[in-house]
Amino acid sequence: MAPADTLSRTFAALADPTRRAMLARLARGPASVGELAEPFDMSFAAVSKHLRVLEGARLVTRGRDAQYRPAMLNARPLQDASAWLGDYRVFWTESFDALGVLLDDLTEAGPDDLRPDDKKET
Amino acid sequence: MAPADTLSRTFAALADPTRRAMLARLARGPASVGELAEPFDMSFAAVSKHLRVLEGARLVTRGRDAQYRPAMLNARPLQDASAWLGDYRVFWTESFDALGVLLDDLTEAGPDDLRPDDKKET
DNA sequence: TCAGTTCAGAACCGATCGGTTGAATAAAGA
DNA sequence: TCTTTATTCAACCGATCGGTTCTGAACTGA
Repeated sequence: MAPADTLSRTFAALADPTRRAMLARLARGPASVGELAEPFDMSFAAVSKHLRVLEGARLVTRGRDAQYRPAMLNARPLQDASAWLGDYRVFWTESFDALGVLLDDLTEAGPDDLRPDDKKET
Repeated sequence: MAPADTLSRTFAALADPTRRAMLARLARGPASVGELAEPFDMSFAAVSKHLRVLEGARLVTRGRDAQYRPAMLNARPLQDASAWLGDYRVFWTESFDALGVLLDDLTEAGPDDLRPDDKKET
């Protein structure tokens, strides 16, 4: 029912401010559902659902401590996401402006020029 | 209708393999919708919609060249996303294993121990 | 002017999402 | 055993998502 690839699930899990806040909380140490729910005007069940999304993305692992089911951060998927983004790092450093010039050229050129190969190195 | 914060929109836009593939294509230079659609078994309209999502996340900007509306990568939001992930970098380096030990402790401790402070430095 | 190409807009569809409520489960403690 | 606490499950809701098809607009070129 959720055949999405790992990276998609990671990004999808991060695409919600509530879940990001929960991760931020977990960065300070494990927490129970109640603790995680505390800052939010939201039912426990809703928090539990968010937690299950994070779990599905392997971003948190759960334990068991009496009635509590403490959640703990697992940053591995964040590393993978960061690595993916890293491939684009070059675009917000040197070549960024060069690429802008590229589009300017393009908007008054023909479609044959749509792929002008990388002239990044200048 | 889409009051989501910037980071959420960025991650949401990245949470789809089709859109990530489109960004990868755009990393090699601007492209028309037709060019972007070519690798996918999908209607132009669908690709156009994906493009609009990327546009909404400020990940691509559009130009105009005759009938063509070339799309071009804008990596700025990727930089912001990368910066957000960067805050967690520490969790997949030194302290990662220490944190694992932490949870082991926790699963047989009381909820009062749920926040055991960082013992990252071995 | 007319036809062809490229693209976007609108309406629609089933599936998923983020939330609710209310009942069920699991463990602790009296 | 019975109650309390912590959490999940199940059903439901409206909104959004990813895709379709059909229609129309923008632009080129004969």
